[in-house]
Amino acid sequence: MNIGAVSKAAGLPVKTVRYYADIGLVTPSGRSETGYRLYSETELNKLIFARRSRAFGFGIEQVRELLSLYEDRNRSSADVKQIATQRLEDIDAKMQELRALHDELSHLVQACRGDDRPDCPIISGFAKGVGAT
Amino acid sequence: MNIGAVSKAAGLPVKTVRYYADIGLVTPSGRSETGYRLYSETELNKLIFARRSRAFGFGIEQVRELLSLYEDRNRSSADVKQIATQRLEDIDAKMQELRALHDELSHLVQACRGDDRPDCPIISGFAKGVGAT
DNA sequence: TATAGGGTCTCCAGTAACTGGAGCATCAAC
DNA sequence: GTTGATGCTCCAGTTACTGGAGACCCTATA
Repeated sequence: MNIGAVSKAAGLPVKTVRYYADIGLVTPSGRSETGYRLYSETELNKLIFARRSRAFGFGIEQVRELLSLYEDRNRSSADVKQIATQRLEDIDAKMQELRALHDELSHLVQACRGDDRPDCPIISGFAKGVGAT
Repeated sequence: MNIGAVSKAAGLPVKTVRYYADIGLVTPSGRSETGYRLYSETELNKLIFARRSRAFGFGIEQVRELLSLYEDRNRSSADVKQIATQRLEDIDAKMQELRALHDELSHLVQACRGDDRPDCPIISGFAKGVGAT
């Protein structure tokens, strides 16, 4: 698989895949004789994982840590479990926020009558209390 | 409410709130005599909404559009409904991705025995097929 | 075999959305 | 009436890409 194919399969721009190779986040399994980056299934999976994690606000370094969890055979599994569990909590919090956003927007959609009368309501503010103390 | 309070309540750094004021995304309702930005409940809600939307990958300009939906009394409600519905679909897609990420990670957590034996599995790759064709 | 097109390479500059810091004003508390 | 936290502006730096130039490579068709 060269870069175009893996980029398509992972849902990431070619530029980004190249960038991830540059910073050593997901390095190609090899190079062709002519210098083309070559990717295998494993790297594809890492790229997909990276795309998802990035999409939800995890930074590159966090993604790097997460990916390393799958790799570092010297790390104790208690350690892995701890970090992954922590991130799972982050994800659960994000789920809630996403649901709140969904509700906010569907409230708007429902309140709109869908005709030409501009009677859509002002931002609801029922969202309070999630963002901070 | 001045910037510190609203920033805390919205869950955004002061710097970001100021930045949003600069680019006209969420402008303070006024200024104190001494030049302090002043925010009301409405702006607070917009900031919360903006934080959430940004956190899920909507760009500043999309957030601006979304916020304007609540504001532009001249826009037809059919129009509002259409845009908001579109974004709701984006959000549903994000939900799925988030769930996939959650599953991937909890698969890792479960497979880890939580002791000192490093027997955590390699990245699973059951994730295929969501990211792209 | 020539050539046209699309994909890939490196390198470098630019962008989006913040973020940090300097230098100075203001405010609340003691 | 000074001190510590908070605010202001302005400007430079950062993160994570993104676009473009110029050159190489690969497949297909003429």
